[in-house]
Amino acid sequence: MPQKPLPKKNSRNTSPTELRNRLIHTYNHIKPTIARRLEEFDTLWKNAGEERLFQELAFCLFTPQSKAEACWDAVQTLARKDLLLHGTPPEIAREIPRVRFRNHKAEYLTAARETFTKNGRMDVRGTLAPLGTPHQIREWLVANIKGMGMKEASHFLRNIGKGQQLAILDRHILKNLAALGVIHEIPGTLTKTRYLAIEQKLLAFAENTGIPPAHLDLLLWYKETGKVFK
DNA sequence: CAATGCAGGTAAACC
DNA sequence: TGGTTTACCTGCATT
Repeated sequence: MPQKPLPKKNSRNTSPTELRNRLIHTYNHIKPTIARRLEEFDTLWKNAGEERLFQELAFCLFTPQSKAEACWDAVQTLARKDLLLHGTPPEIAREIPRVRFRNHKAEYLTAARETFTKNGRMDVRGTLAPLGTPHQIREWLVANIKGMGMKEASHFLRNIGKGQQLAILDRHILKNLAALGVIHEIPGTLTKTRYLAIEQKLLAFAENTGIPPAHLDLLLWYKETGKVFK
């Protein structure tokens, strides 16, 4: 009789409490790495040049349904060829072969570039800073940057050091939140109303585990991929 | 090697 | 009118 393989460690019958304990345990040893990564994000808003900030925006526009590493490589390629700030949509699309929906995304990118250009120069800080709190900036991004929904706007803000109290709700995070009992089920469609409601639950979970929201995101991604990336 | 499933979502059209 | 459905489009792992 062939033996059935033993259930893997994070199978669906592991209790939320047990998963939570394991998560906290993992956090204990990965925390310094996460903290260092988040400090790099914070440094961007304080010190980075405008094109560097815009790179993060481009990255977040590319990410949906695509691999993060491939998207970051794509952004670097565009920057190197000076297409990030000056390329046309077809020129951009040609250079980012591993980015899904690249024709649309190339259009989104050039439109965003226009929106952030003031007096002929890129001005991400000058555009975002007067908008208020990160929550208010996020509202503005969702309303004004085509291609940015709640998830990617939050992701962008986190990556430039302004996402301390924002949740980045993608399918992996939602899956983990469900397994941890933070939410009862993964919503079929993530409307803005639901996004904000789940974000509140994530913030409460962060509060009572002592894992800051921004740490929690990188921690869950580390759990999924074994890496601390973006 | 061909078929299949699924990717760190969002905009636009539709009720 | 806030929620639901569909198009966008392709790399890559699995079978």
